Amino acid sequence: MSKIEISSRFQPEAIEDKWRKAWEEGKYFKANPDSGLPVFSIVIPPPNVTDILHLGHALNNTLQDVLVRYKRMNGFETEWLPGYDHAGIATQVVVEKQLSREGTNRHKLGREKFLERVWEWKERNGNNIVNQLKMMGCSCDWERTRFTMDDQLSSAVLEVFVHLYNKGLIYRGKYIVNWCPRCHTSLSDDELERNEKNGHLWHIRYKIKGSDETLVIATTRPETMLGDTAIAVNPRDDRYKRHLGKSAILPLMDRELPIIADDYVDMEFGTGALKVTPAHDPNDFEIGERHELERLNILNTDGSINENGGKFAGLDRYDARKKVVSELEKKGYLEKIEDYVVPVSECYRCHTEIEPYLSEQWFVKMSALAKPATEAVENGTVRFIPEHWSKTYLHWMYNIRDWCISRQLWWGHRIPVYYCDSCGKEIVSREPVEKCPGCESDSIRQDEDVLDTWFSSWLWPFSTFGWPEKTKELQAFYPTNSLFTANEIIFLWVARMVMAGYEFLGKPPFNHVLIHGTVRDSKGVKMSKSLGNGIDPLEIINDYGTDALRATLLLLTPEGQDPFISKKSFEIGRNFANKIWNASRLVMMNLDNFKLADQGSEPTPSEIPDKWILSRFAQTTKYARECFDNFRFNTAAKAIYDFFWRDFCDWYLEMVKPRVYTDGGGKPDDNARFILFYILNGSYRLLHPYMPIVTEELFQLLFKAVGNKPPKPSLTITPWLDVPGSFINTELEKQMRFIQDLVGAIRNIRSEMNVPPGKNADVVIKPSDENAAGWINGCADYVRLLAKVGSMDIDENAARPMQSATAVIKGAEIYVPLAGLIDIDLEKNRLQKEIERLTQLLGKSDKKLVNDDFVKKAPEEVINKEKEKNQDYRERLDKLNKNLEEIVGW
RNA sequence: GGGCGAUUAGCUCAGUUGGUUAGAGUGCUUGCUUGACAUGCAAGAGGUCACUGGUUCAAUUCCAGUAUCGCCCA
Repeated sequence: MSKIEISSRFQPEAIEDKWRKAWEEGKYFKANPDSGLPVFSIVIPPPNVTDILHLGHALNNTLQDVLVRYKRMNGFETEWLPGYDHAGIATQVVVEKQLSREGTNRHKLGREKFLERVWEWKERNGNNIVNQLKMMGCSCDWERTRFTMDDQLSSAVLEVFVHLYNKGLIYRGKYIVNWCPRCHTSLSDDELERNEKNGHLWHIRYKIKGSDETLVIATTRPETMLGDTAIAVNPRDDRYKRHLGKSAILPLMDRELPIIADDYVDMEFGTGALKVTPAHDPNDFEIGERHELERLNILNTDGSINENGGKFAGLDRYDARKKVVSELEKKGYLEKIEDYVVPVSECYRCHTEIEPYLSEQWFVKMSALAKPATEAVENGTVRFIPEHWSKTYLHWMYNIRDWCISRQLWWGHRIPVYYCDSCGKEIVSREPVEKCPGCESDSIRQDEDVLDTWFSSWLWPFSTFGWPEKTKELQAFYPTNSLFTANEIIFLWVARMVMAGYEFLGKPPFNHVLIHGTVRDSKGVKMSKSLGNGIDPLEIINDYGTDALRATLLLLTPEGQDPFISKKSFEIGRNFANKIWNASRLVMMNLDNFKLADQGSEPTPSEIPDKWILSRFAQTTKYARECFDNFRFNTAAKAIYDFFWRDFCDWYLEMVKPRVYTDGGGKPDDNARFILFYILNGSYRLLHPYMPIVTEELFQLLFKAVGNKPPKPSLTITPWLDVPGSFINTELEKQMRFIQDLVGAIRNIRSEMNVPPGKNADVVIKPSDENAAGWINGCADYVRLLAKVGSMDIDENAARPMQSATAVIKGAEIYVPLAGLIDIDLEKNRLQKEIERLTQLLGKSDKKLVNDDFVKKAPEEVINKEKEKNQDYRERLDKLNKNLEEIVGW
């Protein structure tokens, strides 16, 4: 209706905040468990409360948002539950660092005061990551944001612990854990950073008891010999068979060590003899279990040698190594020292080398829990996408080990086990215990440790909806539909959630697990904070816009592969957003006095380009739906991108321009204008899951331009268009492809023959049959327009004008007369090149058709197609050769 | 050592059940301020689909092996 001012560049910063706010205020993302609509629900993989948004989050959450928005726009009651976890170690370390700057530490503060500080920190920073997700345009149900330490989620954790304990699935035992001597806590395997370091292999001589023989053992950690309790060799190793059953004497300590046989020992490594230190190496621990060896702990919790280390007691582990080595050398026990690259594991927070350390820990027995979760994947109840990740999952499940759930931290869910100091009773309780139920004593103390953070996140798909209460949210939204995550946490998180789902609700927590790639930099290196090769999504949002960030990630992330991304990559998305903006601008600038008769109606195409673009549009919409329903977001993104840019902008808009320009005084074609409106209106909806902000803005502007109210206040809740399948016309699409080839051929001649861009070219077209002639005639005006043609002669019997450049395409010959302008050598080259290309194709085709087996065995359809191709190549070659011969006459 | 992937244009990647003139984006070359967009338009150059075998009338596509790279687990 009214003319709209619209800038010639898309400026995301001008509109992004407006829409983020409008969506939140409109509560469009709040799901109603009572609506009765079909439900689509997912839970966010909770980021750490200490996290700041990185590209991995950006990819993960964009993927979720794309599906969630698609579902929301297609009639589902859509719940996407956001939240974050308490990240035990990470958070504790952050606060400890703060304390250390203040010249204090948590021990001085005490547990209670320390936890107050952590909560303070959480109150100040807990919303950071959530706000960043909002920046990205995520359409989460913000009012249901959850935190693993919320009261309700904590009660779920207690419930689960008590349930498993009473079922006999939780036990306490000695175990080798990864111990950080600086943080004074155990670390799970995923909390380690594995590296390699230049070190040595020390060859140490052990005397055999009651003999003059010695046995040489190679080790990378000589100081641990203080805790040796055996020597092991491979039972098949002939070199050592005669020593089996004897004892060796531990140098420096003069302890007797049994010489035992164990399959674990690698005959190739070192000398083939292994010193066994059950208390300080996980493999040795297992050997110790098998042979009932003593576990001799030689370390204090700070990494120094304890009283079991004899005269080395009190030394730091590294000093002890030096001292041990020098003593060995002095006393002649050291055979040799080799250079050797040793694997080291560091604490991911403080980069202190971890120590395998024997301690009392709490465990969950996994085998029973694993059973239904294994079957769920085996029988397809839970499906991985791509499918091959189920192998990784199952491999782990088949070899599952018990889960060490205790952490020597203060921040987290404290283990609900109480000990009575009077009678020694162990009490497990949901409520705090003050009096021993056994002896009535009040000298009760709670276990000092807290639970692994994963012990709360494995409950995430249901604890967030109110479990163990039977809430209506739980009823409506559990099980969730899909889970989106990266492959690194298939064991740590995905598998455990499936187990918890079966154990506590009898149902798997989701049906589909979409595993997406890991974002890498342009060299293929995983992005990480410590390497500093990360890209800050907020910086991208700032420089290129939210839609550019999202669209680029989705266009560049192949399904199931890792995307390689540099900052420059985001130009793809920015340019696309600008293209959408400008195509819209062109249309809206030409909608003066256009009235929308009826919002719900479809256009009735009359002209060929109209029918064509609607056919393309219908195909694209249909294909996009198929892709979305099969998690093929990258494919869908590319299909929509191609439709919008190539079909709509490059071809349709160019063809339709003269019909809608009003400046020349002519009356605009309202049929064309309705089609433009219709395609934009539908395209915004197709694109909205990927680029929510720019499409929302344009959607609103478009309806304003025609003086109407949009069907819904926001595009976020506007359904996709059902483009009628009747628009699909493959025959017409073929016809248009022919016209596009024709235009391309003329443009090619113009360009190669240096016809000035502003000048119209005269063209003679010789269609090869009536059919082709009809098509060309039907589109003559468009060919003229697109290829900048002056006079155009379409004649099945046309003779080639003198001195014309030529092109031969399937269905037509094209002559562009260039008397006096033509460069004969150039033209010869052009023709020869094309002749060469077609000759090659024809050769290949001939070979096939001559082959008896092919003709006998290939399906008829394939043979016919080949024959047709062969015929076409042959005809075109004839024409090209004739044209080449004629040039000689000029 | 075990497992899982990858190898297609200079770069980043598509290529759905074997038959396409092997595509896109980006970079490069050339020409264009054409009344939406130079974040653009048009044209062009550029590939023995890692290598070796096998299955097949037909292999970038299926199978095996080799090489290189990556990830996970030990």
